[in-house]
Amino acid sequence: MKSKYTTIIDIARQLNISKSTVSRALTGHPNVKEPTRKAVLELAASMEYQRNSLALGFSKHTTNTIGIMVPEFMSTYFPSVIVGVQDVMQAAGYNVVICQQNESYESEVSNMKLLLSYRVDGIIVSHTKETRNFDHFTLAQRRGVPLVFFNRVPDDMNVPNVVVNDYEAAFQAVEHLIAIGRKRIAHLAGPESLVNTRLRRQGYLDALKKHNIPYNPDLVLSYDLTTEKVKIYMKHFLDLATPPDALFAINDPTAIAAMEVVKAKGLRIPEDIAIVGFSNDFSAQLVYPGLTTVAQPTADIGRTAAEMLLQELKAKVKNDYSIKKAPTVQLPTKLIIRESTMVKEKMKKR
Amino acid sequence: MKSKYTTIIDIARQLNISKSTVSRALTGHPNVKEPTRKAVLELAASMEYQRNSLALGFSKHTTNTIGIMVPEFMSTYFPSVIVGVQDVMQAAGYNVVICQQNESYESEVSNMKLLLSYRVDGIIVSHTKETRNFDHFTLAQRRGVPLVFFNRVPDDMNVPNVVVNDYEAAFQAVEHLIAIGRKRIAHLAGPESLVNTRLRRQGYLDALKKHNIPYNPDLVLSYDLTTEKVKIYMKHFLDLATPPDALFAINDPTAIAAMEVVKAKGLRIPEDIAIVGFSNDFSAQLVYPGLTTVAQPTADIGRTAAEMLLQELKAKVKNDYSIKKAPTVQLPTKLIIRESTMVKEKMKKR
DNA sequence: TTTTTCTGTGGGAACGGTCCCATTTTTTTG
DNA sequence: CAAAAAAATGGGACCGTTCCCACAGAAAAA
Repeated sequence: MKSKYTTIIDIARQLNISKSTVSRALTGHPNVKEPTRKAVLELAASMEYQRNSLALGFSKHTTNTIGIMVPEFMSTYFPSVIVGVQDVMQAAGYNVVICQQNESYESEVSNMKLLLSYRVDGIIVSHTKETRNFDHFTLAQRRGVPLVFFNRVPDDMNVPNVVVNDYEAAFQAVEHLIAIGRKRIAHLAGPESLVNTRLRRQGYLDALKKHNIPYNPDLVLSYDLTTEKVKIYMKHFLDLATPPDALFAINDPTAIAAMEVVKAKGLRIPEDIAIVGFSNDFSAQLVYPGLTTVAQPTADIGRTAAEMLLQELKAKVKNDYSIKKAPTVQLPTKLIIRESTMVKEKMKKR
Repeated sequence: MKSKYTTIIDIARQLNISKSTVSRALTGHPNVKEPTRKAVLELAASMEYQRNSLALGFSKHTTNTIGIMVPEFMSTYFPSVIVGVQDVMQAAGYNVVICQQNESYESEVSNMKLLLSYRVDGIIVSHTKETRNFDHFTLAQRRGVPLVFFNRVPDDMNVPNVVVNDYEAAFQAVEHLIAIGRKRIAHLAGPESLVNTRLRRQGYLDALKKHNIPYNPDLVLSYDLTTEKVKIYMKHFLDLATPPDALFAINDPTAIAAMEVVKAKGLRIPEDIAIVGFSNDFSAQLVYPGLTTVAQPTADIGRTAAEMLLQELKAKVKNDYSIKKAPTVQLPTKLIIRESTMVKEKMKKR
């Protein structure tokens, strides 16, 4: 079965020249006479020649393609990081293959193997909430495929990464709740496996400590980021003898799901309970009331990760394997205050 | 520079057998003696052998990979279609490569070439709002790469596609507005290039006609799906001598952006103006008031498209090129009524 | 036993490019 | 104008895998 794709050999035969010359003409090698080059390019265009990237990557051991692995893409966070990555990578002449894990560790492992089997030149990763074993990542490193992590970063791997200061951002968010007079601040934390969870919780704890608010373990729950659990835990919080007057949620979907529970119970936001989320998803400004949250520079995160990966790729070509501390870039966050934490006076002004 | 990847030749050398046998053992060919197979598999595992998909695809002319091209993925619509596609394709042993066009025609063309250069076996597509030229799609067909379209379908290509009944859904949505007593129903339509735009507008027109509401051209505007334009057009509508008392928007982001304008002007939804969107994006239930919209079975759309593509791939293998009308599958929609169109009495009941 | 049919294995072409190393042709130089 | 240098081209190895063909040895059928 003859393939329907034109090859350089087809072109060479038609012009009665060698495939080497055709190859040179097509890749822009200087040593080709102008008329020859012109003839090749014209024939290639008319035959709709399309280079075979498989053959190319196979032969050159480099594919000009990078992978990006994200745990999910139903919130706007990861898609917009991806857009940032594509931005930089495409400008640098790389293709970007997107993999989505549905928060499943298994998918993560198989997607990683997939990317490696396609010999991508590098990978940008944010791991799933289930990931506790990082062997598939070290495998990539052993294969000489540079990795750059963002957002969800393994804490025992020396690997370049771009993050925000989760600790500081959480600290500020909680201080904001304290500033509007809240004393019983609950925290819905994420799974222990994520660094973010631990850093944000520490920020929460330290903010309380700074303002002499005793830490109440009953008001902190770690959960698995599923909407059903938010409902259960939130009901639990609200049914306490002395329920919380504020909630700091690990992320916006959590905060929004929590808001539903609060509203269903007939309580008012922020009067009865003020709520703060994290990441400034697109929906944060849509919910009613508007959700106060920590904005992350998503597109910048993607762009920065891409630039770091380009650095790594360049270093690799130069065989620069100096073993030094992998770089960590921290990008700034910004607390966006909306109605979900607006004290009375301010609300009236609107 | 020796590659760091293990090859079947490395394995063959170590075991002192031929690479053919190694290949057979690894692919599960029956004609391999049990001890040989075991030895190969064990050594492969210990050397962390990973098949080179480039070499494989290159040699076999089939990559077991399909592409999916979506115009954007900041709304929840396309991501959730993608999840449906991955679901089916992965179960069938295919890999899925995701491409995102940022609504740019140029990206669409270059992504198409990219996918073809990687020799994907098939492609699932929803084209961008800018796409008016479909040569890059027919190119794929000429190359023998089957296409399946969904949602945004070119109307002059005989190609399998999965859609919803946009006409009918729009008709129902507008009838609903009429049922709650609205007479001056505006319509923010999408770009002319999309079939959806035309079908939904026709549904709108016919619903008006059926209920003897004269068509007022001043109340219908086509636009390019950018938020800024929604603002301009919506302001224009509201500033009319007799402004509309209802809006049927081409999609949810449009409806939501329109709501902002209405609220900013101090008008009430639905009392002053009732609003209906399309697609039931995740945000439709979050906005205040909740947005009435036409729900599309997104995951099913993805699954169905994937199944159709699998059909095509099977047909291709069997060389079944019977030229018949390409199948169109229409999936059901459902009008979801929320507060943005709830008449007074019903609202009080809550 | 002899012939035929399996079974298991090895050898090598093929896939479509790149790239190094001739070799030929053209240009420059002494 | 011959020799040297540069430019343009051709030849063929190579990349990792599959798969067809050949063939040896074993098992089954005659």
